[in-house]
Amino acid sequence: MVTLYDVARLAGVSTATVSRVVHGQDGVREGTRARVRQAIEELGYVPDGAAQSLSRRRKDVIGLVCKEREIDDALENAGLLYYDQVLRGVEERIRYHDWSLLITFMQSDATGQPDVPRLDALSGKVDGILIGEGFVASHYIERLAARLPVVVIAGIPGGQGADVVAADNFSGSAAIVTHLIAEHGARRLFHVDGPPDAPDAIERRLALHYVLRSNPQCELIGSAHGIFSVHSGEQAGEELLARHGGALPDAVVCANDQMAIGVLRAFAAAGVRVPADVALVGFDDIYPASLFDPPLTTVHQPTRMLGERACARLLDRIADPTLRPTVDLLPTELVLRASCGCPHGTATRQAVKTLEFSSADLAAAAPGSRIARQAGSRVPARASRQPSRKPAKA
Amino acid sequence: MVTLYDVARLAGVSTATVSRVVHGQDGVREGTRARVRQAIEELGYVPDGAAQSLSRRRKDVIGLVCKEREIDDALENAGLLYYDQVLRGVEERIRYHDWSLLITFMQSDATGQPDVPRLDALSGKVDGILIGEGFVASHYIERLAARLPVVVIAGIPGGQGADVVAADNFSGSAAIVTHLIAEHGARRLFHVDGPPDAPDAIERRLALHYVLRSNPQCELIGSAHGIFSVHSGEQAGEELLARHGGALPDAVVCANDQMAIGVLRAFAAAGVRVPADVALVGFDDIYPASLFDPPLTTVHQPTRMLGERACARLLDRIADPTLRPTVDLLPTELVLRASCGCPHGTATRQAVKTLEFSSADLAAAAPGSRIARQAGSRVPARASRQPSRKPAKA
DNA sequence: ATTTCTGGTGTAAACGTTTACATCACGTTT
DNA sequence: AAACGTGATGTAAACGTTTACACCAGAAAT
Repeated sequence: MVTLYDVARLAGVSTATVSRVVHGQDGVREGTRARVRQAIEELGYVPDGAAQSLSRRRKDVIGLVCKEREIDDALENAGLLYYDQVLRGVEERIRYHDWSLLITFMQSDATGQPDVPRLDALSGKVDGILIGEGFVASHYIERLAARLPVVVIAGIPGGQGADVVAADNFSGSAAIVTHLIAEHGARRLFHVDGPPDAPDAIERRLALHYVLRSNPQCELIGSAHGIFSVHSGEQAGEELLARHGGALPDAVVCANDQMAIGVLRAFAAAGVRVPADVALVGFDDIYPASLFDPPLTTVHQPTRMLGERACARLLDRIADPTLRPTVDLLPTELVLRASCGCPHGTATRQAVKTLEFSSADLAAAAPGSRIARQAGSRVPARASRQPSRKPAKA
Repeated sequence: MVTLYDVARLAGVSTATVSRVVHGQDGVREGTRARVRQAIEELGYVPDGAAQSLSRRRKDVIGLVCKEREIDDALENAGLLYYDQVLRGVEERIRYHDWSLLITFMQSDATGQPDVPRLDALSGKVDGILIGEGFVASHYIERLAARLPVVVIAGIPGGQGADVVAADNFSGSAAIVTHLIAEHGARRLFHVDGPPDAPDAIERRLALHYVLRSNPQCELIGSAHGIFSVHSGEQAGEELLARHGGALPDAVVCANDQMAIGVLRAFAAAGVRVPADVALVGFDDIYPASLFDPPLTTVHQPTRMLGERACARLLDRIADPTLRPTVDLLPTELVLRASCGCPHGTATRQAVKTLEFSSADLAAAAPGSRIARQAGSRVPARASRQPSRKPAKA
């Protein structure tokens, strides 16, 4: 390994001078600089990152912890694009700052018990951590957050130590349900819900109920819980047909696109036409949503932006550790395709305005729920972009 | 920051003892061990990765350099899944070994001029590098390879310093063309080729010609070059219709799935039916290939395996730097769906056998081509799995 | 009672940078 | 001529680990 000493010896200077040249600092005579450059080139010297980190007390690396999926079905795998997009958002930010990104995939464990040794090891190699929601128990996130800045992506505004950047599921869900009611005259709704305590499912569910509450002329004729998979959506669709086949609902609201696609399959098998017989909407705007027949009306998640914002926030926290953790809700978009009854071939996107509402509203919508308890900490998506100052670089 | 010294002080022992406890080495009395554990827990101590790396002369990190894509069209983005899959393969290997993965995205620059400072910085932070093909000029890869182990994914067996792990494009392409000829009686073919000098396009093109050469009853009635995008495929399809609309070919062979989808669109617009009027095949088996009407017959790339193998090889090279660089060609799979004329709804997969052939064959197929020149270095995919020994862990 | 072993523990020197501070040569000012 | 900048360079002490080696107490062998 070629070290600073080797370069210094060859150029006939001290290591301090070599270091100065490497970092383009001035106060080195032109001739000396040239000699050092020459030596560096000749030896192919590259500074050792570990030694730099140790000396600078800064690693210039952030960690990203993603959830590992096991499912091998192609459609389920479309969900891969989620972290993939987040990743690109993160990387975009990071590159601009000359930092690096350390990636770790973690088993999604139902108990929320993470692989503690691996997380610990990660935390020793980075200056801050970005972590996806839903597979690391929050008390462990707290433990991490006590040691270094942590930003939870798509998380619940839960603990005290970590920042949260999430999509505004509530407003998005409210918007799509409102669209069905206001634009397509839906009155009788069926809900294909997600798992009872999945954070995303909770927010979307609450919004549905919130909108129904404000529209007394409407009625929820039934609901089924799925697990966000196509198959579970298909089952939900069959269940719906068995129970309400005689009098179909006006619209079926699904907690995500995969389940909506499952419902679509069940309907197709039973000869039920979408949207002629019943309207159908999903959530997330996964890539293939636009490819089905009919193309799926859904709510677009700002995945890439999620990554960007989370990363920007993390870098800010690292630069100034005294910053208090915040919650940042990013706006979603309503993507109107044909499955809701909008004209075919005219996909349009509408920005979703963030709903402001009181703790009382939320408590009424879902008394005792986690989100109601946290309504106080809920902050509107900030249009204001906080100037993410470039950390002073050596 | 909590250091080893803090723990040692609190536990009333030396740093050496703490280190021993941290790494579970024996030769520490049970009582002492307990005291140290207690102190670690109390202080929330986590070893500093930078200091460990420096001391051990090993970072336990490998770098992955991916090509950054700019295109925002959803379908083009399906290609994202490519690196995404590779990434998961890599991560799977790495996790097992307790290493970490440092990711970097690089602009795809036509000139192949990489962001040298960023690559250099990366090389100082890792023990080895995995790099995607096609956006870093090979002489620069050589420069990296002189410093540390480098494995090129999907690369050309080019330089002397770096290992190569790639899909066996040649055999895959030969297999799909042979399928069209042998199973569906195709005689008159049209080729929608990729960019003239893209490595993948070259291999696939050579295989097409190789097969035609062995089937004199067949004829290439024309070809068009695209740039691997849907749009360019659409143009190629229109061109085909303009020139050969009166006497359609039996089959259209596309250099990738995106272009095949473009051709499909052009055909649909002109009322040409696939596969009734003409057979159509792609390459890569991108995720949405199965969703089109008709579902696309194509060649599956072992993307995840590519990542796994590349990573395994890199770890081996790191463990034993005296190893000579190798070329590893992974087998592809033929995915028969309906677009080639196979019965609808019965997607089948067939392993593609690696073709063995001589330099003379290749030279004949494409005299003077890069691949012909390198035929000598072409090695068959090894069924033998080299025992990727777990590096001795402290 | 000495010697020899052995297991437990401590000491201190790396590892390759960065950087505050010291030094020095050489002009400028008085 | 002495004192004083000033700009270029060197010195050496961190940074937080790991680990070869030294040391020491007590048990076992003589």
